Amino acid sequence: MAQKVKLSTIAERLGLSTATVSLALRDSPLVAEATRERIKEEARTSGYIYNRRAASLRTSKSGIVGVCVHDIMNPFYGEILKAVEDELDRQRQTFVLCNHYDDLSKQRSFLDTMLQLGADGLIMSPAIGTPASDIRLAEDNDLPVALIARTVEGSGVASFRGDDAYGMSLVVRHLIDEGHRSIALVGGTEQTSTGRDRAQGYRDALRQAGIDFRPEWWIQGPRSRHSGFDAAAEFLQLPGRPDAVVCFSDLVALGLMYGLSRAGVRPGVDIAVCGYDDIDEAAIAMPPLTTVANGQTEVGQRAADALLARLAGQPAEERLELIKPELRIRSSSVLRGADPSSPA
Amino acid sequence: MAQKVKLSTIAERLGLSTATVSLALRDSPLVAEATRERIKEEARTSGYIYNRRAASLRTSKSGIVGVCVHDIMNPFYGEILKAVEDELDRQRQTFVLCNHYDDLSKQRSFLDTMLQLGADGLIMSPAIGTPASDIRLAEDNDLPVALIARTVEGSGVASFRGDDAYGMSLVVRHLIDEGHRSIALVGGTEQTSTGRDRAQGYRDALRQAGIDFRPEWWIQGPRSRHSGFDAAAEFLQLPGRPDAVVCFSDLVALGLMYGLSRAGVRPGVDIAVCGYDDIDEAAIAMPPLTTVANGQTEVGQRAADALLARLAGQPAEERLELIKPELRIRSSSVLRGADPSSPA
DNA sequence: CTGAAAGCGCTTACAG
DNA sequence: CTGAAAGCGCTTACAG
Repeated sequence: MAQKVKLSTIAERLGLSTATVSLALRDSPLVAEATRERIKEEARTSGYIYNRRAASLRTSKSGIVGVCVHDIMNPFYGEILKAVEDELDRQRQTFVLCNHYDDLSKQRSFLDTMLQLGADGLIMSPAIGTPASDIRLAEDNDLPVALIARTVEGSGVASFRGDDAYGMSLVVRHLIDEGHRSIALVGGTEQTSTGRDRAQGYRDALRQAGIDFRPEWWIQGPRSRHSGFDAAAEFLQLPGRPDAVVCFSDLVALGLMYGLSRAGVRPGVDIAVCGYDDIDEAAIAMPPLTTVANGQTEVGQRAADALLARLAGQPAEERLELIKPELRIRSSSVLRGADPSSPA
Repeated sequence: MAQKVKLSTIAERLGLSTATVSLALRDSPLVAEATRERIKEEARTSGYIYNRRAASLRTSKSGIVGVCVHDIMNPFYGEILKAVEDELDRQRQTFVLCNHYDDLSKQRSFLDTMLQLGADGLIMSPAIGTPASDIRLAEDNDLPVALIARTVEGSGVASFRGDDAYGMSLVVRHLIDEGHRSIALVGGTEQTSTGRDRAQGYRDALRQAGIDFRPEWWIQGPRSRHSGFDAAAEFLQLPGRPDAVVCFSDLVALGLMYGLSRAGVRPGVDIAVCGYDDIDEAAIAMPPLTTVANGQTEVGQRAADALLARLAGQPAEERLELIKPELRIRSSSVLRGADPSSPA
């Protein structure tokens, strides 16, 4: 590679000062049109590369937004991130992604990295057990945070997520309306706000229908397709086997349906199955999966907008924005004696 | 937020120079043990945050590696990235992710960002139509590149991917061994090296078995679960409908199986279906999917290792490393008259 | 409309 | 083992 071209190289070649060149490249009206053109032309032909680190050191704006979630491979987060990405792109912010896999130290080290790089903001779905102090550390160091999907009490920042308790109560009520009285819950955990809220909605709906909650009918843990698949065996051995099951997420439901089919139990025929999230795959699954649309896109957009507002100077405020979920009834929950492969 | 603590703050408080503090924090043996301890203690209690931009401006090392692929949501890339992430984590490199969605300008703008941030290296699965000059631009500006999954001729850098032509010929031969003579190919495109190579393997295997390649039996395009689902309708109307189908990827195959089931055609019973990639889901799918393990983890590891070697000073070299794929036979391709829901 | 100069927060020879 | 000083490549008042 040839000699590196910097602002001063251009300035020298054109007989100008670096100040003028700097202003021109950022389209300042302070610089005469003709001068600006000469400068831009020179920058283009010389292969000049703007050094953002230097600029950022001076301005303490980096143009970087960090995004940290449990696992990007999970379509639930994927759909949120797509929305976040679109919003941030529009503001020409670079976004840096990280999976924490619910490992606090991994999340913490990402947080440190963002602090060290002088990121402008952070969007995160906090790992299980995230202390409010971690979030305040960021805020105290001029790194505004917006939370998605999960909440951390005492963090002092805004959170955006679906109304999980309400959404889950919708599905369970739907199953009750379909005539089911013995309904299991597969997946989730007490350790996340999402898990707690969804379980709460499940309990609420049962209670309202005068059905007792049976703790052994909540198979805790599964949160992925694979663990949903594995849970099928456990489910099939449940005492007084339930004739309906609602899952913590679509991924768990899809895995569970694979597992049940493998064991010869046909979802949508022998047993009613519901998911949660309404990921893209739910509608085309076999059978098409009844689920709850949880507004991932809206969550992503609102979180990104809120963060951008913070970057623009809006003060921090602890609040929770719940996006209203919607029930999507498909054939997995509406039992027929018919051939499961017939059109829905 | 209180006064910002920097190196000089610590130096002042302790009556030392910034040079000593800087060395101590990076564990230089030049600094006396006792001094080093005092310095680290002060850094800890004062909430000092290391400014990587400043350091990077001085050293021109950023500790950042950029990773750019078509779409992280695709489990195929997910598995590669997981391996890359593990390798880079070990070297304490921060990695910055980007989806290009095969949009050249999006990829180019990411490349510019990496250049501006002074990234240390780049791992990419180039977007369709990526000119070799884009990659040389990076290389010419001290940004070493390693390519995964796809190749760009004339780029002058190393590429890592599965041996797609060979792998595809394995599955097709397997179908032929199972007695099939009319085998369709669903998905992929001539525009990527992956698409071309997999189609080539399909053609090769047919030819070797003395079967004519019928262009109308290659349904080009689909590369996602959803488009695989949509392709089912098209497939079912193919002239002289084939009794076996091999797909560009597992995702396409899984979507196609949903679509076929929806239409009452049972994969693994009425028709043989194969995928490619052996993603995690393939083994638990219903029916379990015959596919080709394409060594995603190995691709990711080798690419990351090669990049790290480049960072350590190894010169660039245009070469292609092909990872040997392996056939994984499951029940989707072995037809039985039996109930498809019986154990595999 | 343009320029001279200071400074962002580090690291790195170079001295001692 | 520790310090004084220069410099990485920008931007930003401040002058003119």
